[in-house]
Amino acid sequence: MPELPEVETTRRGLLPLLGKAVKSVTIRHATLRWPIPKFLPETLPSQTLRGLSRRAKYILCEFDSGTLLLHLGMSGRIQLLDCNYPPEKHDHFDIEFADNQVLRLRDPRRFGAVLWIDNKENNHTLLNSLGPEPLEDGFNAKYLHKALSNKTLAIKNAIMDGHLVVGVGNIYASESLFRARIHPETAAKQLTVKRCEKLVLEIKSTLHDALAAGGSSLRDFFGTDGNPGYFQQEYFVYGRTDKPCKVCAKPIKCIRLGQRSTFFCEHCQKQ
DNA sequence: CGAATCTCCTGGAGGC
DNA sequence: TGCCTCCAGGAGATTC
Repeated sequence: MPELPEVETTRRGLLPLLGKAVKSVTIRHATLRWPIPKFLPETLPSQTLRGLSRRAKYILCEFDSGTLLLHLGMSGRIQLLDCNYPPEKHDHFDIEFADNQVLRLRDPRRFGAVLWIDNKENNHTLLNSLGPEPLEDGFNAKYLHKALSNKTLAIKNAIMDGHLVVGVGNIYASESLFRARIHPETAAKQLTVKRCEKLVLEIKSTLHDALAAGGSSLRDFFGTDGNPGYFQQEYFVYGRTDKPCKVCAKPIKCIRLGQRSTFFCEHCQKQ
């Protein structure tokens, strides 16, 4: 389940492709979250990859005439392989480069996306209304407190809303709230500036830690051995229902919040 | 407008 | 061993 650190790790793994020209594009299964544009196999060959950036969980591949947007959904994964490496069942999309390396997208559940933004458009509706990046300075206590001031929903749902802040998925939402000692059902508007400060800090450090762990598993992530190489981060609460809290040893609780499993410690986290 | 719910999809786990 | 049911989850679309 790629969250922001996995997406950023994926982006970094693609950097060796910078400056290379596309030889061919193969679409095997076009129906992801949205259809993969049919014209890509026509228009992308001979274009050079000029830039690789990230916004939220989108990877932006800048080519000569536009930008390819990649999203991994929840089961998506990108590998760099030799073009002779045979595609498997859920390998839906390939970009083969002039040096015979292929960027291959695998996505069993097909929640991911491959989209195209023409140079003539200077934005994309998907990117227009996104909140600040969690690791950048724009995401701070003052911003968060103001953004939450009129929200009655649970804080956990609030921080998972990409309009408020991007890149905080279900795992890191529970983890960050535990680290900040905030009960996930706390009404968003009730958080004091002080608690917003703590939450911002813990969201940043949780993501930062995961990113640091991701750097070391880069080779696995892009390996050809089928090992997804996701982080083997030790979680405080995520997936630890009934197991002892690592701080107070009382059992971790699991509830449904916004249709999502939510893990927390009743004793350590207060409303 | 905010908030809650629905939806896409497949693999894996658990029950019988 | 096989079939059924349930669950996981990002985030836009839909409904209230």
